[in-house]
Amino acid sequence: MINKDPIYQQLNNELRELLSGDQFKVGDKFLTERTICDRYDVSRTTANKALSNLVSEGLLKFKKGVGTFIQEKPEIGKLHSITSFTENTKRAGMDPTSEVLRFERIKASDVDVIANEKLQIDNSEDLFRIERLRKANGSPMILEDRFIVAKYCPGLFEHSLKGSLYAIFEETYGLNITSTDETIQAVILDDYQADLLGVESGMAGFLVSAVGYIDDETPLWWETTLHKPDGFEFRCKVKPKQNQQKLEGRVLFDNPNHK
Amino acid sequence: MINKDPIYQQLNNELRELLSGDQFKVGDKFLTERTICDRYDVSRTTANKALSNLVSEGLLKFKKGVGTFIQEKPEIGKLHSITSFTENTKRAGMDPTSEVLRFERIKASDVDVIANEKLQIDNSEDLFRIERLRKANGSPMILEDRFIVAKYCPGLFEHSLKGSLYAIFEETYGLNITSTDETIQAVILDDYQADLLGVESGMAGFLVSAVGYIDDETPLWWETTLHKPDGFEFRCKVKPKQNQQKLEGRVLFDNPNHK
DNA sequence: AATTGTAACGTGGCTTATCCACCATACAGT
DNA sequence: ACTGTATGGTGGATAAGCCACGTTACAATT
Repeated sequence: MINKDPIYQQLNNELRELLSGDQFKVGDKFLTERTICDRYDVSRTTANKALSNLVSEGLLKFKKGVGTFIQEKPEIGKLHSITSFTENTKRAGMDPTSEVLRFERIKASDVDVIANEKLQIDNSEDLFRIERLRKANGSPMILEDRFIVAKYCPGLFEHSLKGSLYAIFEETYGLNITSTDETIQAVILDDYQADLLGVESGMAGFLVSAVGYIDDETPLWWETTLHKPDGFEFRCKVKPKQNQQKLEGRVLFDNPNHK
Repeated sequence: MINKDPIYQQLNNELRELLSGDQFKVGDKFLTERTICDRYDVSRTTANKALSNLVSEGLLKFKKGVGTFIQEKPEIGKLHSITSFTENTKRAGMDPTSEVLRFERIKASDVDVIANEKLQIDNSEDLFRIERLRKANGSPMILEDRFIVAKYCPGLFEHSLKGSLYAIFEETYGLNITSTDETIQAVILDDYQADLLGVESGMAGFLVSAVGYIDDETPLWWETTLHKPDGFEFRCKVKPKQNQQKLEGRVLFDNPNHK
């Protein structure tokens, strides 16, 4: 199938993917305009245009007479503001595991009205419900609960859910995940939650609720993730003059900062 | 003084400012390449390059044969992920006020070591400390505490602090504010905080700590803002394929969502 | 008067060519 | 070993030309 996007936008995407791979790291010199001309068979003007787009996104920095340098690695495919639990835990030298507390097919009429609102469905729809407790070295860190519109992925029960749920959506069902919309709240854990996360009742943790969309506006899933108190924080860097924000939520393992 | 940035980057900035003003709204048709050529005396290639940068930032959308349309208004000058309390409160039809609890000049040796770490100063430095309680219609919503490195704005005591502190930094002292770096935590309010915010002890609220920088890497201020429980939330929209995130923290006045 | 078709114009897309200024490197001369 | 200069590689900017797409205006037909 012929891609109808302009060539420079296709080039943008290819360059972002190249950037996000293992071949380059921050500080490295990236491809030059002329190298891109040769490799992708485009004009210098088109190559420069694509590169300058990545410069304005804050990923690259032009140095005239020297080259193009990597300022920041893009995180293509990163669906949430929260860094992947699995990769973050491994990076901390710990073993990430998941305990599936619940995996069932239910009717929309059986769940909270808020889930149906978020998913824009009526009571007759079927949903999958998946509840998991995420652990690092056996210690509970995150309690997550997810409702997925069953009609978009009918055979989901046949999957083990060991790997990435999103990879299953995209690769097995061909779903085009386009965005997520998260709400972040500070809440007090109730007894059930505190018990599962192995903390005392009454502590404060982050509750992140999110809708995931396919094809721009169609809700596919609704999830809530509750983080262990003192086990999580958000960092946000804002550059007002470049209209740039970068938010990162990450699990904390040794509680370096106490208030 | 001559601006040494490339012409297309200066043009980027001017177009972002034009976009963020009152002249255009989302959905409107923006300037064409050829209009920009005429108005700013640049080549078509340079005009197209600048526009395509704003397209890749998600602000504009090109439609070949039709024109260039506004997809999103930039928020230039917005220093934090949090929407301005003053404008948010007014937008909700309420009256925003501030009670200054403390405004004093102190030695760095007299404050928590963490403030000195964040500000990268030693104990002999002078700081201004400003503590305020922000209210909507008289009801406390935010408790904020700020330390400012005195040497960059020596006469700060002479200002009323009724207006924007950041406007004073930039207009009166000529400081070049370049970024902020925030940490967001979920905390339990202590008795002092709960009392000031008019809630019971033991409730969960957001604690946002931030360093503000001038000239890229020099810390100017360190602040902590504690939000009234149930009186605040963050929303974040993520588009993984375009490497885009949009975070907005906002004060809630009528607690529409309860967990 | 309504409909249809076509030409013209305005829009962004892309290429080629040229020349520029900046920076790093290599080499020659001292 | 140091300095100066030439060269090559880098991004910056412009001009010109042509393309495809979409809209609009106008003429022809019914």
